[in-house]
Amino acid sequence: MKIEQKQFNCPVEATLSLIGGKYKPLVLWHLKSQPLHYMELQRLIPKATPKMLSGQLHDLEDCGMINREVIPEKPPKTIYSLTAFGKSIIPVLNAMCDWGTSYLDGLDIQPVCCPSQSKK
Amino acid sequence: MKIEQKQFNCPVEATLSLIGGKYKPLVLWHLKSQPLHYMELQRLIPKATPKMLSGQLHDLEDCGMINREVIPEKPPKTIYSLTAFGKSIIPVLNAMCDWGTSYLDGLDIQPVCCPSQSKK
DNA sequence: AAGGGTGCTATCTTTTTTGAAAGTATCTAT
DNA sequence: ATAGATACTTTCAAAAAAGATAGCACCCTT
Repeated sequence: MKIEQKQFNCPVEATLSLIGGKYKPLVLWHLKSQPLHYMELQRLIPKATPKMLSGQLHDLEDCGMINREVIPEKPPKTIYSLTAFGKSIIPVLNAMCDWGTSYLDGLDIQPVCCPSQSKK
Repeated sequence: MKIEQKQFNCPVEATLSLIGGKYKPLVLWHLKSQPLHYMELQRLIPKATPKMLSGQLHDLEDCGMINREVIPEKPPKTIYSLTAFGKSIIPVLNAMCDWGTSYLDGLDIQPVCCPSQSKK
């Protein structure tokens, strides 16, 4: 279903409908610092199956948050990067990261990756 | 599954695991300004079925974000309110709301409710 | 020519989430 | 006595999301 046809009771819901997918925040998070190839993302997010990862990448591309560019090398590679629109959501990711970090701190849980990446 | 047993690759995921439910941001959003009765929430969120709404309220109560208090009136009422922990997530909701608002503005979509509630 | 790397897609199954509809218990107003 | 309000729960069904597994097409190296 296209976003234009959805009804939102709250802008928060619109935000979640774009970045609420299981691995989407993680993909955006990794792309925040630099563009990455498909296999690099796959290695950074090993729990995502290829189907899941490519599905999430398609969704993010369809909603204009990431660019997908094929580089015709010997084995052709694909590079994913944030668009300007994708970059615009970084403050939201930072807010979620900050809150999540202090929450996990209180539980004595360390996230597997992303150590305090919200600092600029 | 309890949150303590989950593994997060990113604090953002921890945040989403608590507030990512379909109506949870909306519930928190409504409770941000004042405590509400069950039926008030039901009227504010008509798309949620009773099962869904009470499920989301249970989840939020279980994770310590909202208080549930039964008031023994003639027809007994229940009042829901944010805990201190629940209030701590308001900045995240505000960031999501701000981003969602400008995103929907660009699409010429007006959310059904919550007009610019992120301002204090 | 056989195996490995890249970047996926296709199928099928399972799990999770959501929804629709009805039921329940108590009290009050008509 | 009947109907309505409050605050849910229960049961069954449907839909959506996620996972497992396999396959493919291309090129390169050995």
